[in-house]
Amino acid sequence: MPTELEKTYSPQNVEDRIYDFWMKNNYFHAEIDKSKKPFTIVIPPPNVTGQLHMGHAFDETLQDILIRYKRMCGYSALWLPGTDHAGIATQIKVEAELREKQHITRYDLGREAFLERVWEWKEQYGSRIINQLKKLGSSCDWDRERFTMDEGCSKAVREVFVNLYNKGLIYKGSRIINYCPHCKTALSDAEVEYQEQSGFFWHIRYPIKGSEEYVVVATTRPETMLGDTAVAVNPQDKRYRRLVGKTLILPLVNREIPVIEDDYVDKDFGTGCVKITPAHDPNDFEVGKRHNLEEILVLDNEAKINENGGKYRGLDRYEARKAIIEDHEKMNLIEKIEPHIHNVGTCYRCKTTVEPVASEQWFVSMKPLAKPAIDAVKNGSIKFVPERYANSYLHWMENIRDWCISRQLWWGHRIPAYYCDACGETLVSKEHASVCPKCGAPLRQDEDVLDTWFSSALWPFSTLGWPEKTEDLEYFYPTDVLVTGYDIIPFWVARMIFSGIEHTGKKPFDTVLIHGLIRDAQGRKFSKSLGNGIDPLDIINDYGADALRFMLVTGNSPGNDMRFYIEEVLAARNFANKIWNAARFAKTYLTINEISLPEKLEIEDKWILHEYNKAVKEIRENLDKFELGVAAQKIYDFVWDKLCDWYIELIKPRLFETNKDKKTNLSAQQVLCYVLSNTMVLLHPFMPFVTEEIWQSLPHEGEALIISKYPEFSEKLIFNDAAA
RNA sequence: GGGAGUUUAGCUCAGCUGGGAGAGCAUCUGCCUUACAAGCAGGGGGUCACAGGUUCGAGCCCUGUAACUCCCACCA
Repeated sequence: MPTELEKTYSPQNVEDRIYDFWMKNNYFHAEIDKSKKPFTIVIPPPNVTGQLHMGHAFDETLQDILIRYKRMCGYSALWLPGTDHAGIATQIKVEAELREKQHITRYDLGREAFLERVWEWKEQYGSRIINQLKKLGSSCDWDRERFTMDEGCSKAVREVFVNLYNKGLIYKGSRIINYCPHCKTALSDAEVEYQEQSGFFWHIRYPIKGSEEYVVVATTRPETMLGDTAVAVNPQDKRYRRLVGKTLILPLVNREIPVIEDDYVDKDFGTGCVKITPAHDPNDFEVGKRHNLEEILVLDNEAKINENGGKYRGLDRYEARKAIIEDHEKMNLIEKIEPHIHNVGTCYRCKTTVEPVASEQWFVSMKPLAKPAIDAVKNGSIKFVPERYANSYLHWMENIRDWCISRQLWWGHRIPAYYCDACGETLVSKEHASVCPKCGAPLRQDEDVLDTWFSSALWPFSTLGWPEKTEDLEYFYPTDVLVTGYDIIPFWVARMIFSGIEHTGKKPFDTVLIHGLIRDAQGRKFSKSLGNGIDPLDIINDYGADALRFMLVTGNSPGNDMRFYIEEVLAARNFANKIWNAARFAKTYLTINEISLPEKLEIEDKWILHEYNKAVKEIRENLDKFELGVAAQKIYDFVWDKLCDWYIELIKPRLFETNKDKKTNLSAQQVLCYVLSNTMVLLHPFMPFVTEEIWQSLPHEGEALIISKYPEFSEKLIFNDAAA
């Protein structure tokens, strides 16, 4: 500890040393202590191969403030850290590296060798994000760090899968799923983002068999007509009643398809005649089921036309679209072409337009699981902060459809289903199985892996040891607060809630604290393609973690987006320096070496103590209701305005008088030291580094600020003006 | 087609069981005063989107309007 404080605060000289000090003394570790109440936060696990971005920095800062606050309030506060294997994201990265460095695909390596490569990658980069979290000052219990694919979490995944399967809540079936041709896998509905795109509405003539007549259907995706197996009209539509039951000749492939009637058709939209492609459209799929229509798949796994597409085979879906239109034009089968704006689903990872495709996949049956998860929020057992996000949660849950959980990837939890090709048996098992229990033939495990979010959904309890009945689980679960952005309520929050209730019988957390997004100075999202990213680590290097943290949490209210302004970082940096200099000033005049209050207080002493107590009250109240931004503002005002601009200025004459009246000099020292030291405690959750450094350099009781007691609001220290 | 959010000082944002209109940055004036120029003292700047309503009193509650943003939704 330097005895002389520098004139300006240099976080570079302090932060790593202080963090090491905390680590060495194990202050982040949460013990099971029955005499204390537990307070638990599980971290939203960042992608194991990812890098810290501003969104993480914000999310982690909020959690660290809460956990430090609660730790200082005497809770056994556990902040459980970990990382996510991030199925698609990670696999894509490794595949990209293979392509660039060795010009090979994962298929060239084979499954086993490829997975080895991903594990190597994970070992290489997995610690990066963890170290970056530490730079921020995150007081996670690193002894408990977890990974979604570690042994325990994987065991929990298999347990859940098998349990749900046995309850009939996981099933395998053929449905229309969203298929990403770039990632080459199925996606869940939540993983599809809709974008408005301008396209065309092609009106195409389908000739009626044995007639010169034709019907006109309108479509936005002409390439799918290769898979048409009917044309449907509305039963109420008088225009087309005479056509029902007639046979059409599907141009291009000369397939004979019937005209059917179905209520699904809106007679006022398009031409009132709808081409039915059961294998490539969710509605058509349902119509097909009702009318026993054949499902003809026309795209392969790269979204190229397959063998069912006749002469178009091998063409990319858009090339095929173009060719098909041209061919129809040649045959004079285009009635008209209208510009059309429609919503197109895209992959949330790679933004490729997804293709609806009929496919055999695994699903979680959502309706029975959603019910209790809806109730838990409706009856207030789980609270959203701010409350309005409960609405989006409820809306999503109430309209939920079955969750497609299988992914055609290699990196992830392999589906614990085994097939016997000899007798057709399907076995779903927690343990690896190699022999068919029925016929003894060798078993073949399902090739697919589970959606990444399947394991994330179990995170609050799998990380505490579930399905074992561990002491950790008993003590720390349910967790208290979950802190995350509004953008992953459907992906993650909703799934944790129903999973927690279903598998542990308890809600996974009491409160969901939702925050907004950090945007750039123009209000745009940070994104790689815009190149507008700001690396939080650069900010930390230049201005200190405390400044970054304070900036992120100031002037922000729960659930709202905020813009990142470097000017605000500077303001926060200046604030750290302000406190630093207040301490530096105090040290210059301090002759005492312990903390105590004098018996006789001057009026300004009473005033500052009163203000301090007011600040404690207000800050605690705001922290308790998750208004961290307001709490930060309150402490800023107290420190800068009340303590520095007024109190310190007021007591200068007393401090400077060394001879005449030692008593007022001494009492000023005592009060200043008392207030300053206690202010560090108040401020510590927000700016942990600078406060710890200052606290230790002043007279103090105890070994470290991080574990000192957060001040309670105390009546006896109220000094009102009348009394003074 | 539904739902939500936002609209307060030049900029970014706080504020709200209804009674003082605020902060940071920017700007202007004067200060290198022995903690801090990353600072100090002081100043200017706002019909709190618009129109109605409730109230003794409204940025805050109610009704409507407008603009921007986001989420959800299978209309081919």
